[in-house]
Amino acid sequence: MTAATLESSTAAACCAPIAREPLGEGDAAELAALLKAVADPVRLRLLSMIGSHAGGEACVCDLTDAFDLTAPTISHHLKVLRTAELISGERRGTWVYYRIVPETVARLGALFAPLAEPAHRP
Amino acid sequence: MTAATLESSTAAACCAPIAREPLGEGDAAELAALLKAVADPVRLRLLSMIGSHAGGEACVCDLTDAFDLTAPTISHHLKVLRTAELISGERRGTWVYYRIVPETVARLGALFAPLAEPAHRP
DNA sequence: GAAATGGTTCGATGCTCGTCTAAATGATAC
DNA sequence: GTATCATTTAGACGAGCATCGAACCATTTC
Repeated sequence: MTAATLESSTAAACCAPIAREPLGEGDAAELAALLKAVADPVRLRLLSMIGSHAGGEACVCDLTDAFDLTAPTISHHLKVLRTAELISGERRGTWVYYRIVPETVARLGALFAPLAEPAHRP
Repeated sequence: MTAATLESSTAAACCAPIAREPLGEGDAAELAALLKAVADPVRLRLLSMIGSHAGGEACVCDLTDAFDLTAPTISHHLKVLRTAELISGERRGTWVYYRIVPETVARLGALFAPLAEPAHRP
């Protein structure tokens, strides 16, 4: 699935729009898990750093230096993001490089977009 | 500013505001607090119920009945959403009605939105 | 007023999560 | 093969959070 596919689906089928109809129990749990992965200052900054880094990928060594946290802690946060499929990591030689998964990030954006529209309901 | 904007995004394919530049420590903490308010299955369903309810507002009595939770718990979750300014409550007579605050929700949508509006960029 | 109904606040409890130190794994250089 | 740097895993501790029962405000009705 590409970013374009997701974009075209914001108004229609794919991802459950939060304002069209009440969220089911299962969908809510799944989305909450995804949101929980982003609902942390460190992980938010990590995501932003990786996404804004030149070339679209960032080395763990760069990320670790930017925080006042130990390497295991950063690794833990990266694992949470990876488990949520928000980022993907690849080892090339000594260092591991992380990259953003645009589809998952776009899914978050599409979640609240319908709600933001003023007067989407009569 | 619709499909053309997306087409213009290049190989990085990440045009979400969060990927424009690294998030500051203060902004990250503030956004994480906002996200944490939504990163819960119950609150997500509450938000969806309120947002999809006819007239744009929902009574607490309706919300409480939809869950297998006690009234204090629902009230707690509503308070979290209210503190985050995601919803606003108003008492009319016997019942309390909650309504969505579109500005705050829009902020969430804009964060990860694949179609970043030019006006929102700093 | 007094009673009844709708909502919120107050403590308490059990669980989850972020962080650390210590140890293990992976990869390169000598 | 051994030394060394980079990253992850394992285990443990403390803080925060979701949930509950009970007590507490607000509004209507008698």
